[in-house]
Amino acid sequence: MYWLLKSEPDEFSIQDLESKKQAPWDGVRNYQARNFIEQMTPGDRAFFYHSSCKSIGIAGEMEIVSAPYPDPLAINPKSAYFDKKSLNENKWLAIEVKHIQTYTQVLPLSKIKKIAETEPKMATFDLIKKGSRLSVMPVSSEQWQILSKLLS
DNA sequence: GCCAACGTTGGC
DNA sequence: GCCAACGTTGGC
Repeated sequence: MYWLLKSEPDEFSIQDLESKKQAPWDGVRNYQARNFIEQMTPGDRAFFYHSSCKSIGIAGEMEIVSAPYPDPLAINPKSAYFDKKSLNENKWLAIEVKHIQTYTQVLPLSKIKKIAETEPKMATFDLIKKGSRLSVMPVSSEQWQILSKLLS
């Protein structure tokens, strides 16, 4: 399957992932996003999306390299992502991701929205739906292909 | 920094 | 179970 994962580059960027090669994708604290993580399997591909920054858009590509596992940050009192309600039963999930590619240029959100105006297969993309704040979302294979073509 | 849209919480 | 209040996300 294909996915899109959002991160604020100030916190964690595609460049950070590139230098680390591999890293956990953790700290997701939204049920809908969690439920998507639950469906991930090793070998899945994902776009790395930069949000809340100067250059908003798809910045690179990565691969899911682990099965979902309980997010250790949720039960770590020192973590900013600590959730004391998870101490009894950790309900949050993380996965391990591997860097595949950093695009030479970020594919801007504005361009993705433009494409959606003429490409009906893009209309269902959660990313461009008004008010969508989902940080983990599926990408259909058609959508993946359309977007990949615009990247290098 | 603003604010619209959404999710969560908690009183009733 | 409703819904107001609050907190958060994220584009602009």
